[in-house]
Amino acid sequence: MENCSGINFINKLPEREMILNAVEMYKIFADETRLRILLALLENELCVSKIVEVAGISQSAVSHQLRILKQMNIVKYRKQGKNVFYSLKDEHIEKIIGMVFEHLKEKGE
Amino acid sequence: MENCSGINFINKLPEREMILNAVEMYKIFADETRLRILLALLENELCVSKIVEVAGISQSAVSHQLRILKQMNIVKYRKQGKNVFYSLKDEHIEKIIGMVFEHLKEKGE
DNA sequence: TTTATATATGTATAAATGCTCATATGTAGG
DNA sequence: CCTACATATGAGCATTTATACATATATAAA
Repeated sequence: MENCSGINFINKLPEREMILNAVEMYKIFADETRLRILLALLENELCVSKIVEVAGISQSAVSHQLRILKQMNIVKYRKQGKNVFYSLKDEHIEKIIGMVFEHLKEKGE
Repeated sequence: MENCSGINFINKLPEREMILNAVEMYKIFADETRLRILLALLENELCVSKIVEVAGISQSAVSHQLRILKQMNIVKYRKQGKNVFYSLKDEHIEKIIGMVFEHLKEKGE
């Protein structure tokens, strides 16, 4: 390549590890089921069976996704009798979610 | 399920279509190559060969990803001689990207 | 202790996704 | 017109991922 621009500097990107962390973060939201779960948890703590209703998929699938969200440190849980209640672990999550929805609204879709 | 919480209302989620749009949006950023491309485009318009340098993958792979970004209305391009220059189509993108990086910084990682 | 309910987990499967390789298209220069 | 360079595209392949099904675990109640 003969250098397509007169300018010959390339912006330093963030460190690779940081980029990979960000990618992991976006991946969390990049799935309908997980996003539905997180949106539902935005306001209330919910037990698994409620989440199943909201997500509209099998209990098994929900549990699998909840595990992922636990591993990613996105949700926390507390047990109470036979139930397990999940809630968001971090208020930043709300902001990140909100951001994209704002964007979509402003685009008028 | 016998109703795990006393509260019996479930938050209305956004409409399904809106959720799906958001998922599509997050998917765009949920890939290292695409995110690197977008980060590189944050400040400069760049031609494909420059993007190849930054992204660190084959020209073919970059072109494929650029096509996706075009289809998703994230980037625009202009041709100039043999080169094609790509740039971000929308300043909201920057905000959405910035958001996650802020989050990661604040978590002290 | 037996049974029912809530949740978790292992496994297999199907679909989506991103890459490479080969090749096509387009443009400029000789 | 022919060649070289920049970019785009099609096909095939390998990996990832989300789900369902079956089953395990845990807790409560009978």
